[in-house]
Amino acid sequence: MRWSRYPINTMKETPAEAEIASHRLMLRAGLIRRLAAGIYTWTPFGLRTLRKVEAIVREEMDRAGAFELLMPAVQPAELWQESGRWSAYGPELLRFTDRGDRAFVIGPTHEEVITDLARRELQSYRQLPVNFYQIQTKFRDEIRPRFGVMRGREFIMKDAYSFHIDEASLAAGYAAMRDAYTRMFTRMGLEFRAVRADSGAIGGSASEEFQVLAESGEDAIAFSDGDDYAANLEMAEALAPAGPRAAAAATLERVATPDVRTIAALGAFLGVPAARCAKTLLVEAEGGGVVALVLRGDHELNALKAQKLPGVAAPLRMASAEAVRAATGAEPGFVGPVGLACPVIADRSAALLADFVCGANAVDTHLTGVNWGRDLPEPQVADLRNVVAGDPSPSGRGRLGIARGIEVGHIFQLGRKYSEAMNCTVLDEASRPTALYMGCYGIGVTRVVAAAIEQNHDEHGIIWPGPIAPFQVVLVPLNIAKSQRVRETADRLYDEFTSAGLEVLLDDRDARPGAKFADAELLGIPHRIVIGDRGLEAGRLEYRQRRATANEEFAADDALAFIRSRLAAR
RNA sequence: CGGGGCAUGGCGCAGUCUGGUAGCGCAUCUGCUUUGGGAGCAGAGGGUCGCAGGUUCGAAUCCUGCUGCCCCGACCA
Repeated sequence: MRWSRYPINTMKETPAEAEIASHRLMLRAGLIRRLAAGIYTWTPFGLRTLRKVEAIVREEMDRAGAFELLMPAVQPAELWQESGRWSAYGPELLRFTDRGDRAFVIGPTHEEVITDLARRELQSYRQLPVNFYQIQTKFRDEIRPRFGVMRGREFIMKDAYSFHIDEASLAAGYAAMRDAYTRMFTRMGLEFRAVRADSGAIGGSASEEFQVLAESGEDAIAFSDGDDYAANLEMAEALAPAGPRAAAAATLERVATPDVRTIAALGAFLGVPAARCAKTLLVEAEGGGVVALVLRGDHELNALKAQKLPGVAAPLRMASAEAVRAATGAEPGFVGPVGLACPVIADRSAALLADFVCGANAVDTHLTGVNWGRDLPEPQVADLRNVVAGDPSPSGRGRLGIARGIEVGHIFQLGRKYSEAMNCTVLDEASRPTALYMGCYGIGVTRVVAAAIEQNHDEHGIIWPGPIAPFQVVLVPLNIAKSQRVRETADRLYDEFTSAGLEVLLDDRDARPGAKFADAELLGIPHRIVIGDRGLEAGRLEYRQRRATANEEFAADDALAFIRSRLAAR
């Protein structure tokens, strides 16, 4: 591609709305342009990378034996009413009516449509297992779209749905998709982890997220340094500290703590570390009333774990200030587990505290030297907290570290939720109708592009991993207007490389060297060759890998062989 | 949903408080010079100042309404 004829506009200045690196760079390098909130045009340049991601996804899905199809973006409301999600999905589902006042949605996902197709097309267990996928535009009316295509409203997703006669077959199909995903993201040159996840609103049992590791990621993930255990932070189990509880040594005392309402203030006021304090959170109980959750002062409540406990209302809601007063007789800030009438559930770590500090259920008062079993009943014990870095891994090997990630893929074993709701059955070997087991497998294709940039950039611009780079090589001839020799060499290399099947961008603009270098770095093309009179005097050209900090010289006559060796190197 | 903020040329902004008919940088176009890290000079084009009302001799500026967009928050013991 000749730059002078290519419709690409780079920006020196950053549009005000862009907060994170990938969004900024995608705008500056001209990959995307905003049309409305969370809705973007992909320019020819940006589309090159998007298509590469799609191609890798397509190849690996095909290799795994899945069949590509294409479903409608617009779906009739009846299907959503049938599955129950018409009422369950909420305002993220964009609904509208046609001229005949019939209700439709723009699909945020396609379980209903594929299940409808499957119940019509699949009649026999002999047709199973089968996996259908599509690469298609979705729409989710996000409350707060942000970060460009990272969290857009309209986006491209690869979604796949598999159908099985039994759970064993589903597990095998799920494992095949897990392998396919691992191959895809590896081929794209991304650093990622497959992490255990909550299957959430979609339902079903087993579920893993594929997270591209990046500092700016929205999700926290916990991973072991001893094996390949990785889990979404909210899913990672916090084990009990090793060893028994220390024996009670202190006596119970009431201390005045005027206006000391937080763990931080309490620790400072009494000179006690947060890990020796117990914080007591009152949450709403199932069917009214409250439940007290007790955590160590240095730990955070995990809402997901808490709301799964019997007796605790789901979704988790903190008790109102009035409810706190009613249950404890004290203001929020002075709540403790001693003498409470409501159920008390302690985190595993909190249950091992001895001689601890907690609220006294009286304003401006705390208790010190508190001990379970002596000063109050032994509590019900549960895993209630988020893991922290350094915790032992639930896998039993190694310790946990916390990293941030961007969710680019999610695979689920759905089970029979949709097939039962929508009567999707086949005849089994005994000629009996049986509901199918389903798996679903998504990849945010547009988000992958943003995540790749988020993980691979520097202060100058994008650094594309080779397999998804829009071009492999950028040729930068200098002083093109004056130097015929430079011009001819550049044209020769361009023709030679292009004929050899390389994707080459030739910067044939009559621009100054600084501008060309800056643009080449902004665009992030992995391999750069500079053609200048200075080097050509000696028959030499300059090469620089986008991540490198120094130039490498090579003979102009061996250009093709040279660049091939560098392309093969990574 | 709650709170805050912003809408002025393609992009980034000033001008609004204190009303007088719109300006700066980048980008774009023309010419000359320049060519190894975002060039210089000279010139040019491009804006019904988000929309609708109102006040006024006069509104980007003041008032009212609307729309769009951005940011923050949704664990406190």
